[in-house]
Amino acid sequence: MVDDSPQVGYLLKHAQSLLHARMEEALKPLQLTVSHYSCLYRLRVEPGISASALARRTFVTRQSMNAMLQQLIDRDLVARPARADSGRALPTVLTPAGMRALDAAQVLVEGVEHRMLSGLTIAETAGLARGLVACVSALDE
Amino acid sequence: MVDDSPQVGYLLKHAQSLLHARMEEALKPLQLTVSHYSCLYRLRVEPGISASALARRTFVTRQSMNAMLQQLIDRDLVARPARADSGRALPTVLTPAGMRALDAAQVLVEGVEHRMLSGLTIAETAGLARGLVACVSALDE
DNA sequence: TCTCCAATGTCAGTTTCCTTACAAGCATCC
DNA sequence: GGATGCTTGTAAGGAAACTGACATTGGAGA
Repeated sequence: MVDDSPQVGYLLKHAQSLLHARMEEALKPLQLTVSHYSCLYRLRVEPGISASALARRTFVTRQSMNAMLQQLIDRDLVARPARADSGRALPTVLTPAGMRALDAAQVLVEGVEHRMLSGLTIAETAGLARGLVACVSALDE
Repeated sequence: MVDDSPQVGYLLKHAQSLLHARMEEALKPLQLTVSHYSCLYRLRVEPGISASALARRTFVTRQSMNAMLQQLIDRDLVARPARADSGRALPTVLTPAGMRALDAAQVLVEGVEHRMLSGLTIAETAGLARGLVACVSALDE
């Protein structure tokens, strides 16, 4: 009774690995990595978020996120005040150039996602999403 | 119409990230990483496989795989001949100690997978697997 | 009020993985 | 037979991530 469910974990890894690779290829013309895109995307959903919170949403450490933010700041895609008005968190936001870059990136990424889901019906896609949510909830403790 | 399907990619990443973290925690007592486990697991499925092929199955480069194999060889969990009988590929196999370590690891990993799928019915789990297979096929070009 | 605690930003060091590159072996095609 | 191409193994260098540690800041509780 060794081979039971371990396939789902492997499938998860396989799908995620391929998705990441395809996104990386798609974003290459924009000089953006998948991590960069995730960062920009999240900054539009939650403008003014702290780097630490942004790191949690993107599944990296705050150290890695700060290094990545520094790159994006150098490229004028993201802005962050030098000092906080209150507390220690520095609210981070997209610059106009960052919004434009994100818009361009989003088109490419949605193309990849659409391709990934092209073999599934609307109902099956919804079922896949629900299944993944259930996995996340169960593992999130 | 910006927010459409990008959630599935994010969910995929979220689930995979949590699964990886939980597996890492579970395997820590055995002094094994998830990469180590994937390697051992695959070696039991395909004994005598080459390091390059093993790398492809595990979604890393062959350089990374060779580095990891060296660790496992040093710990006597894996064995590989110094020279190939034919061709250049060196057939890699599990040692008895490697099989025992894999057996112990498998119990822990299956516990994590079971937990991940605990909120889903048998039918829903099968549907999730089918959905992931469709994603892999569509992205595999 | 004072103390403790959690969260944030940051620095330093290490690990892991990838990219680039090259040599070796086998198969295929001319 | 000889050239070409594909796969494999290996080495060197760099990029990106993590872990551990510390100071700062605001809030919670005694």
